[in-house]
Amino acid sequence: MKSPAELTELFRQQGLKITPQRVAIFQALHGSEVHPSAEAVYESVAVGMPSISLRTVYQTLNDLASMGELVALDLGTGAARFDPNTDPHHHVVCDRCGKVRDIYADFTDVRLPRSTKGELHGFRVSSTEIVFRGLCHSCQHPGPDE
Amino acid sequence: MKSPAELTELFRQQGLKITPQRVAIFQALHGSEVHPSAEAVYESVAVGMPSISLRTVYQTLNDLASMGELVALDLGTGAARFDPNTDPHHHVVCDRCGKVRDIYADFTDVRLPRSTKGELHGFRVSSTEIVFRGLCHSCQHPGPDE
DNA sequence: GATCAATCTGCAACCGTTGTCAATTGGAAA
DNA sequence: TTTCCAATTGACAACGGTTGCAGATTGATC
Repeated sequence: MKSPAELTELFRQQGLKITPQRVAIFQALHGSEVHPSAEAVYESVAVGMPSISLRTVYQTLNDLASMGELVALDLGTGAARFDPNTDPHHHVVCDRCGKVRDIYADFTDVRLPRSTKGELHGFRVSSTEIVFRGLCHSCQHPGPDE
Repeated sequence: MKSPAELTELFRQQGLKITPQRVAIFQALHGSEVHPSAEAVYESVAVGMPSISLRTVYQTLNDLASMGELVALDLGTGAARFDPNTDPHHHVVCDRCGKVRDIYADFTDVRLPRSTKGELHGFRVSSTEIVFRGLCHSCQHPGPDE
């Protein structure tokens, strides 16, 4: 994902206002390896800006997503996850704690059965998502108090 | 998915009661090619049993899912979809109308990048889902009034 | 048929998310 | 730098999908 400064410039170019709330959200997302929910972004930003509204966080995340600077993921973990990594890739999700990690899989060799003859039931497919599910390292080896 | 009679027997074996509501739901699901939401199952069953509660439909679908007779899918279409097909397979989803079709893809050749060395960031993976997204046939060729 | 736990219905509550709208504010223009 | 206005914000209500609850009902066993 672009740096806070680049995102600021991008917003400016689109005629959008540069508000402290937006800048704080850009900073919170920058370099994030986790795939935070809106709530998680909110909590992180609210540390330094307690007055910010969750609504504003949703708004900004949606803005970024529709600009293609962020990918909104529904991984079945309850809340949507926002992925700052816009390169094509896939995900592993922990069934227990919901942790998400990026996976770069070579998808070119997935074979569809003969019967589909290269088309998918008349669908024109524009994207493919692979989700691996299982247990993350810490959920495989729970501590004594879990 | 098993026939209504088989499901009935299965419920009986588990000590669960055979109620008309459950039987009606079994029948509604039997041989279903679509991937209905709970609401859709409810509407279909309610035709012949107007007094049935949506709550009961959810309950029975969840029961079937936890018995492994049904797969609950979250395909990002708003409501959960219930798939009577429990064979391992994948899905195409229409981005516009939410239609879902089964896909049998040979997944054995998906290659993970060298860096992962056969493991996925310490995750023990127990399942893999592929979701193809795009437009179904009728959404590619919309009629004049759509 | 009587009994009783399992089940059903209806409704309230829940969660994540979005609509609404008055109040506030960034930033272009003067 | 002040003015102005549309964009944005924050608070709160509402939404859709799903589940918890409680009291009424009903299958299964005897």
